[in-house]
Amino acid sequence: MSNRLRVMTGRPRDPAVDDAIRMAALGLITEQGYRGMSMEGIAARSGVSKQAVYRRYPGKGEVILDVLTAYARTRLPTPDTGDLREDLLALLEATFAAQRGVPGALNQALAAEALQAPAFAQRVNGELIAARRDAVRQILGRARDRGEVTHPDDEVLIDLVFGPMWYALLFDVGKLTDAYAAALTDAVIAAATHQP
Amino acid sequence: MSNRLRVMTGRPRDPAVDDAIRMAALGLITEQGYRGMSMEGIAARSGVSKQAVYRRYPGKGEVILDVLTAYARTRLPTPDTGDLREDLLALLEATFAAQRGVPGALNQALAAEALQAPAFAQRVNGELIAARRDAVRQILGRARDRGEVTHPDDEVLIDLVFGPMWYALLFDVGKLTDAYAAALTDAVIAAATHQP
Amino acid sequence: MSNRLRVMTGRPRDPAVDDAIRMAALGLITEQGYRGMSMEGIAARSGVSKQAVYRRYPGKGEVILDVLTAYARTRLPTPDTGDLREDLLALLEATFAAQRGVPGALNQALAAEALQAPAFAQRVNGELIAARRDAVRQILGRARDRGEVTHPDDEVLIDLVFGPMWYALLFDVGKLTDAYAAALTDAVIAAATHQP
Amino acid sequence: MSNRLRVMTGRPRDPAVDDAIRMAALGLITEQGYRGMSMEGIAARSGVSKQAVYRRYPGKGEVILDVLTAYARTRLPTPDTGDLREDLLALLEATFAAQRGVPGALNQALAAEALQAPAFAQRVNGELIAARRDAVRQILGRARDRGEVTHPDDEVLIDLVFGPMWYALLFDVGKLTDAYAAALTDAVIAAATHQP
DNA sequence: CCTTAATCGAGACGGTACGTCCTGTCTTGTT
DNA sequence: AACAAGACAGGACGTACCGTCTCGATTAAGG
Repeated sequence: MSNRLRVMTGRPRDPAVDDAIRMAALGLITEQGYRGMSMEGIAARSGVSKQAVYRRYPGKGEVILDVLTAYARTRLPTPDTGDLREDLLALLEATFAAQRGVPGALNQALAAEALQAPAFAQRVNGELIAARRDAVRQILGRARDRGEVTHPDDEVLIDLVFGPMWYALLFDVGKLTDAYAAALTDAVIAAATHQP
Repeated sequence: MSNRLRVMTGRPRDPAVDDAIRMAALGLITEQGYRGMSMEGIAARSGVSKQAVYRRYPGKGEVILDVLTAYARTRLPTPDTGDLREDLLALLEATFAAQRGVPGALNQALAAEALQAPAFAQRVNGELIAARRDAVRQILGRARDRGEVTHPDDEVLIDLVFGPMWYALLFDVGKLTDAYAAALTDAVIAAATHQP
Repeated sequence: MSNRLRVMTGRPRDPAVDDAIRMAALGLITEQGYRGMSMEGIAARSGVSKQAVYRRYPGKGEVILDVLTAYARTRLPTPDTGDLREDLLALLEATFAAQRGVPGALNQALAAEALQAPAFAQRVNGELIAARRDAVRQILGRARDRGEVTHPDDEVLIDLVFGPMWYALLFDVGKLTDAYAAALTDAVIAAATHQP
Repeated sequence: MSNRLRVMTGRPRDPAVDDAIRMAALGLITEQGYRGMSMEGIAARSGVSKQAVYRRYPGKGEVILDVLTAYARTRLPTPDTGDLREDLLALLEATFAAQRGVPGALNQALAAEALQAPAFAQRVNGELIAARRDAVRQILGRARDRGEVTHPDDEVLIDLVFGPMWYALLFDVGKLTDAYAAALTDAVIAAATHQP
């Protein structure tokens, strides 16, 4: 039968190439920022051909997205302590701590790319942003079940959680400290519990 | 005093050129987005030489910043109704309404540029962002004088006001409606007035 | 041996591009002169990217040199009639005839470039001028063997042959006729055979 | 009467500006060659406005021509010793000696300019080249009167005198020595006196 | 063993934009 | 008028990436 599922044939992709690309991209972004990260540069730095890069990713955005995903694969804890404040605080502290490091630079690059390609922005929304929002939504959901949350709309509360972070990333202000995480936690809880 | 102001000499700049540049830039951004806005394109569209553009602006970012400033010069009302909710709601509705139009595209372009040049991000912070934050700070200050605000830190509250907006601009979600302005207003007020 | 020839790799250059560049350059020089010949113009006229041009030639001079070389590849006859006068006359008539046509314009462009870049002047000397001088040197050598030439220094005689030609090309005087070739031949022979 | 000769009115030209321009041009050419000599650069180096330069000269070529003329104003001896060889030798030695110095660089610049603007080449021909040729023509004329010259055409002989010099200037070879002047003198005399 | 097919490094290719330099003209206020 | 200063349109420079394309050389799996 010719209608079979296309069987993988030919030379298989070299996983070492995958790694080299990701490492080169990561290096460029962290050292030189989004401006210094070019497909050309990634290929040169990794000793890989441009074709090998384009075979894997349609553009810069996808590279960043992949690197970020690979980088944060094991992370993303959804704390469940039975206390809304504690849960939120843990999540925010972990998230903000990350933004102070490499993932912060990656998120900035991601945003830069998203702003230049609406279609890519949608992809990021679906694959990355949605997952992060889910984490908060679960925390809020459990608190709501316990009767702690009275605010009718989770989405607004989630915006309160992540909005300030992107704001800070955008204009490169170093405000994403633990103290700020605490202050923001309090603000979100106030909004969640004292709704008229 | 030897530190006198540099005396104007030579042929004065042609204001018509200023306008042509701003209009061309505005047109390109609104029609084609940040990607479609190039120094080259601005010069071509405005019928101005590249030199004339570079004489005025060191880069794309400064053009956007100037266009945005010129565009919003007369706006920026700081409502003072004697009621915190009304003041905040008016500001947020006006701000969000703008983001649904041309200034939204300009802000996106501004963000794209800021993400690629930290130094430029600082300039934007000082010249544009600070002014917007001041408007909110005044509203909060008056409410605080009236005893309505108990939250100790204005800055966090201001982050709550603008964070979600940039978040929405970044990933191109069309949530900046009047209803959203109302919901956000309530959330900010809750945080401002119900601090433990 | 480690000094092996660099192995050819990557996509090979497209000979059609080579031709397109040469033809465009030739067209521009003959139609508009050296002033009208720009790297930009060559790329535009040939429908080739600027990179493709710069990949092949570091500057305008090399383009001209290559075009001239390609143009005159098959020419360059070294007449050997057994008679000094006849040999010289044939060479000078052929050479001057060429200067009245396309190679004249090319030589003028070459000179313009050489005058602006001493390093390039040296290259031209080695690759082009030397070959032309060799042709005359052979003619003189044979005549010397026959005892016709008494002048001790070929180089001076060769200068007499080509000097006036460049002089004419420089100031665009149309004196490079067959009659002039004859007169110059006589002068050179007089110098070659009547040395005190 | 309105048909009077236009009377010079307004502020007179500042001779110091004339000098500054010439000195700046001279400096640029000798230090950086024709490539490094721009109208812009002359104005900057002389502390004069571009307008002041363009008021005096329509283009680079005229500046060079003027500088060269001013530089060589007092020179140009036409030796008259009663002996053809001595006259020619004196002229050639003086001329070649000059080409080894600043006038050599100026002549090269002049040639570069002439090659790019045929109209300018004609001017140079009429104002500068013609004068130099006249000097030789006089020497030859006197010798012809004394019966020493049998060659029917002075112009060819003059070409023999100056052709090799331009040839040498073109390709930047340092052959314009006193010895070369002597050799060339002999060659010219041979051509002038042994015509079949 | 030997095709088949996808991979690999290398680098050419048409484009587009960058930011700079120079040309020749013009427009100010000052001398 | 001439002058210093400098704006202006235009054009070319040489470089950097983009995303696509051709090469020859590997590298498996399937016949």
